[in-house]
Amino acid sequence: MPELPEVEITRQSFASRIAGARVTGVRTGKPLRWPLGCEAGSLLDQTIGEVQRRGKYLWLPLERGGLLMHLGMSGSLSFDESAALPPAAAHDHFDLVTTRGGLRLTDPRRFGAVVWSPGLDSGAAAKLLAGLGLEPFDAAFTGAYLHAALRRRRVAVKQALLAGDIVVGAGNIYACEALHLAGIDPRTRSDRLSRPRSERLAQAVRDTLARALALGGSTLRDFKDAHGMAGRFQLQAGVYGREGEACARCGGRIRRTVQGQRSTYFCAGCQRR
DNA sequence: CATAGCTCCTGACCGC
DNA sequence: TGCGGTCAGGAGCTAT
Repeated sequence: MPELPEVEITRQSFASRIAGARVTGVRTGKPLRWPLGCEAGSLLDQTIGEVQRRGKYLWLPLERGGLLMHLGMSGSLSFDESAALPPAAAHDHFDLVTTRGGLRLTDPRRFGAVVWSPGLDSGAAAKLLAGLGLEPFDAAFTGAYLHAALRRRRVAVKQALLAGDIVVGAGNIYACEALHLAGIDPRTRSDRLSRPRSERLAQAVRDTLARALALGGSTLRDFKDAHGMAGRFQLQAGVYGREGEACARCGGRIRRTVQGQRSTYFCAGCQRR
């Protein structure tokens, strides 16, 4: 599932290659989560700027506005520098053909999106990005900040991480992994987390995401970057997908529970309330 | 306001 | 081999 590391790796894999290219063609497939929000033809002849990331969104600037893209749960972007993209397959739902190659969104489950917006800070993009929490690598994302934010809620700490309005980027896999790294039971009420444990959690979120980035992300079913490379993080996951196994750190039993209709994996031995 | 639940979609997997 | 049921989950939306 594309979380921050996968989205960032995707960005890095094509941003510099597409920058400066001019749009020469657009093809849309089946509907994605939201309509494109403009006539596809209006994108033609515009030059692409530097692709940016905010949370799990990518922003592809054009001369007039830009495209806000999200990979949903099963989406991936590929960038093909050859003259033409291969024929679109069943799950290829958006192509941007440019003078430097073709960018293609493939998304079997179609929870992803490509939305035109007049700017990153206006229109559709502003609306979608409003309420996003801090970037995990922002200097402002400190233990003190996290502690203060968690104190305002009573949900389980894992739910608070997943909500994305305190800190962005950690989805189900990395939220589980960060809590394991920090030694915190995911069911702990967020307003009961002490300041020192909040410090540890903030650090664990950063470390987990940084490590995943270094390992090329996680490839559970089908994530690949725009070069078609698979990630390796999942091979080193401490708890995710390891129900019944022994914890590599303490030897305790890894358990699975459900929070907010999602699987939570945690070690019953070294993750404390 | 905070929180819980619903919803979109389809491939993978499981038991029979 | 086929088939129905279940699960996976990002995150906006709605209801409470």
